[in-house]
Order: sequence, then C-alpha cells, then structure tokens
Amino acid sequence: MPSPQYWLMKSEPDECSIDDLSHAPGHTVPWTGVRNYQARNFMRDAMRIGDGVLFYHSSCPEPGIAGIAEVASTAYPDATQFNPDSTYFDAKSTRESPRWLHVDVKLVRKTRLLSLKEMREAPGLASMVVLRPGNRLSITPVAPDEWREVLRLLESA
DNA sequence: GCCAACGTTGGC
DNA sequence: GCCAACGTTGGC
Repeated sequence: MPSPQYWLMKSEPDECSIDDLSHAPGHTVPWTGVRNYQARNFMRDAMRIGDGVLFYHSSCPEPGIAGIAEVASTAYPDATQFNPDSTYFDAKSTRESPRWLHVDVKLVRKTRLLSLKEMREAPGLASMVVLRPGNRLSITPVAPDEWREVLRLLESA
C-alpha cells in the first residue's frame, strides 16, 4: 500500500462551493478548468484515488478550508477545453492530444470554515505551500503532519 | 479596485 | 534561450 497523500484544492464558491459539491450527484464533481501546468501535472502524475483533499474557498469574502474531500478518479481529459462556448475553451488543444486533464473530487464531509486568518496564525501550518507569499497555485501538496494539524484545528473551536 | 507575485507569450 | 509585455490570481 502506498502511503496516503494529501492535497489542498482551491475553488471559488461562486463556481463550486462546498454546498455545490454536497448537492452534486454522488457528491462528486469533475475538477474542470485547471489551466496551469503545475496543477495539471499534480493531477496527472501524482494523484491517486483516495488521496485526501482539503477543499478551500478562494476569491470570496471568507477564504479558508470549508470541507474534506477525496480524489475519486484518475486523471482524464477536461471536456471544457473542447467547448468553444466555455470560458475554459483552449483552441490549441486537440482531442488526439488533450492538453488539460482533471480528476474527480468527492465530498467526505463539510466542516466548519477554517479561515485563512486562522491558518496563518497556526504555528503547525506555517510550512503549508498554500500559505507561501505570492502563491497562486490552485492545487498544492499537503504534508501528512499539516493534514493532521488541519483536522485537529477543525475539531477545536 | 488595488497591487504584488508569477505564469505565459512571442519577438528576436 | 532571453526577456519584456501582458494576463491572471487572490487577498485585502
């Protein structure tokens, strides 16, 4: 058995909130719209079914972790890249060689909001990639001890 | 709306 | 392969 892996995935609540995820069929959504190579490579090369996901609300009044989810599929082509009507359309991508892939993400449970402020104030989370100055990556790896600390903080307060 | 950070593009 | 211009992210 490979050791468990953990990720933090940003979603704008206007596009897909934790409640949208909980109301989706099978509590599962395709993680469409990633147009950054590093984030794509995480999904394509590193993610495994069952990996833990911190579901993070970004670009909103209260940014922070809003729930726990898990990786529910291996990577497959993002259909929105072929749709000229989609904001995620990519004219340079082909069906023979799709540029953009994504995984499915399934809700484990909604949690209280662990705010960005609280995350920044937690000594045990200081090393998180997502908290690094200037970080813009929508998918970042989470270390096992960071994952445990987030779960512990979610239980408190 | 501002702006810092940083990824992408394209000319050379 | 360099690098300036440009676009995007995302907190504030």
